[in-house]
Amino acid sequence: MTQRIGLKDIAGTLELDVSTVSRALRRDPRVHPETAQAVHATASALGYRPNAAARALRGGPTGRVAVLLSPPQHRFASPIFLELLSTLERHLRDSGRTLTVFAAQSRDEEPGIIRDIVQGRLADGLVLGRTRQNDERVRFLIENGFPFVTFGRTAFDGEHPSIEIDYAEAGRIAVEALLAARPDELHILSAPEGQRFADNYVSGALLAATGASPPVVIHRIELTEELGQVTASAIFAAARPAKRIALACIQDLMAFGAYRAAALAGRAVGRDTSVFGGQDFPGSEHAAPPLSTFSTEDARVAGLLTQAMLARLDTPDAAFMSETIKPTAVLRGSHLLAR
Amino acid sequence: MTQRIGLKDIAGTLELDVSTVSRALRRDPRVHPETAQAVHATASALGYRPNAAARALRGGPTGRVAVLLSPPQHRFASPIFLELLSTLERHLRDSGRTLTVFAAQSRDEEPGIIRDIVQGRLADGLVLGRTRQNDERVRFLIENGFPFVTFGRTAFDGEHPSIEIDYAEAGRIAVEALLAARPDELHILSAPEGQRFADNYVSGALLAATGASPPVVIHRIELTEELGQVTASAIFAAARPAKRIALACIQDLMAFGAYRAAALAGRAVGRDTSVFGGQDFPGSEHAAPPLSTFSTEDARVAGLLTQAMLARLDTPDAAFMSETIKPTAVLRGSHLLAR
DNA sequence: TCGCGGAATCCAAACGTTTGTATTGACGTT
DNA sequence: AACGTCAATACAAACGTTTGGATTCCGCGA
Repeated sequence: MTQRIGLKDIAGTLELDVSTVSRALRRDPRVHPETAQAVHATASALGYRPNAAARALRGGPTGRVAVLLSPPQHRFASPIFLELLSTLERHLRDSGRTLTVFAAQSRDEEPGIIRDIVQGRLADGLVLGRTRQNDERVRFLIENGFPFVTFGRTAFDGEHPSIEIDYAEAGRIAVEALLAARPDELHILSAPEGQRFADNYVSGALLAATGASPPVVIHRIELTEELGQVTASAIFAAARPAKRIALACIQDLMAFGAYRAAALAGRAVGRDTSVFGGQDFPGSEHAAPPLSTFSTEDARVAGLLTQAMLARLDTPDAAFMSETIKPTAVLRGSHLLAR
Repeated sequence: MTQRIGLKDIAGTLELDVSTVSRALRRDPRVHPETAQAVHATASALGYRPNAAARALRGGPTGRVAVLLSPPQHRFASPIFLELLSTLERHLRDSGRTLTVFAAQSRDEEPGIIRDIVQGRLADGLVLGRTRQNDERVRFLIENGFPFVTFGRTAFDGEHPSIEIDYAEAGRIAVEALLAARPDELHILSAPEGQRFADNYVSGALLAATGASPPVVIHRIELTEELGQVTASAIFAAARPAKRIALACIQDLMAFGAYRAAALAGRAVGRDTSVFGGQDFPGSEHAAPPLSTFSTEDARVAGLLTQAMLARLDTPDAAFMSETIKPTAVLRGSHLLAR
């Protein structure tokens, strides 16, 4: 069993005091360059790794960065999250830090978890998704001066770094594509109200639908295949069979549900029903018909979030990073209707 | 700024010593039942949360459990991993612990990361995926007496808990379904050699293919859509167009690649080409034709892994948990050939 | 009346860092 | 030669918890 090396061991071999060693390692100008040099040498020779617990206790950084997974992000495998976790972890490890994951099971749980993280010093920083316009979580973090980065903007923009996918643009892309086929009804299936990305999707979609458009209906549902199916079924049941129905789904999973509902209702996507998805899941290209969707460059988004978090931690005085990524249309055919 | 509550605060209001409070909270029989009662009351009234750093420093457990994501698990969103992370996190939090994620970027990185975890006391336990028969990582962990659970058995079975998906059964399911349509060639697309699940898949597939069978070819490739496509393209190019080709893919992503290759090669899945996938990705049901695959009850697997890890940590003397989950066939049509 | 056992509680040290302050010693100034 | 300055380092306290051992106080038996 290899013994753990501490400051004491370095100090022992060099006949110095731990405090000197500590300062040397943190590049305190008060230690003689030569001494510092020696300390660094023996530290790496002995394989010294700072004790995170002791640091945290003392009030220093914990060397940990937290990611809070919001429900139902964890119920399905949205392609971006493992990408984010992986990218973030790699860079954290490069800077001697560690990645901690928290997964709220419901929205109610989140404030408690965040309080624990902040007050319990469970991490030095936090990556927060699913923002709301007036996000209490964000307010709390700002009030407590806790470093964090959001995935999605908030009303507190300018007071924290954020990376956002332009969901208004996504809504526009979907609706424009769908309207080109001249449907009789347009339905927008978005996530529950209050969530920034979902609200933006709706407003972008509505904006694109203004003017000489068919009637538009907004549906706010959780992001699951199941609910996509249920909702689409209700839509189909309420319409005359001859009606040409267009569905703008904020996410491919929902669109898959709509596919299933269409099959059950004797409808056919591409003929009397058109569907637009979102996020470009792995199977969407091969769906029947191939699912039109938008794509969001997961790797780039993950990279930006990571960069924003590290910048926030390493150079606290720097300006807050803030980027918006535009989704790109992936037109595959499911947005079309037979003439 | 809410102040953090510590033992001191409880001790203060009750006019007790912190040590008594500490013992009371840990249900030490030495404290008077009445006192203990009062301590618990004020503790929850004040919202006391133990300081993990202090505990860890004291030499106790770190309160952290690590998950090591092996490449390329993180390059695509295999549905099971977020499920695992989420389930694990919930139970860890219930027991006052925290989840730490490590993501190796390549297999070479793994031993170093594991060494850090073990020797740096970065966690109390580890969940390890992608086992090999004679896994050096597992050997190292056993030698160092570090608690861990594997996803997939090893040659050291009996010396550590493990949860396994029966990939031999999965291979059997795929090949049996494919052979029923009497293809002229059978190809097995599995992950690189050495990985337990991939080897099991191949052996199960081969076993099911013994006897009056068409020629069988094994392909060992990484689990990506890209490589599935490349491999399938090569297979198609090498065969006469009239040949009826069956592809057993260990995972749906690969199968998607095969779909694409078939389209490019002027073949049609369900006519002259049959495909079987694995893991039942969200879009597979809606593929054209619907992808036959096997399904693995992600939630149950995640639950068992979690349970095994917690058992290992909380009751170190208990027998090691060891479970095998059988995949179930999901026959949707892509495994068929036109007569 | 004294001492003893035991229950309940308190005291103090320890974990590995960080950091404010004290100490040392060399050097330059007067 | 005495003194102040400054660089370099040492000392010690603190973070919140756990735990071995000391202390207090009670009732009881001798």
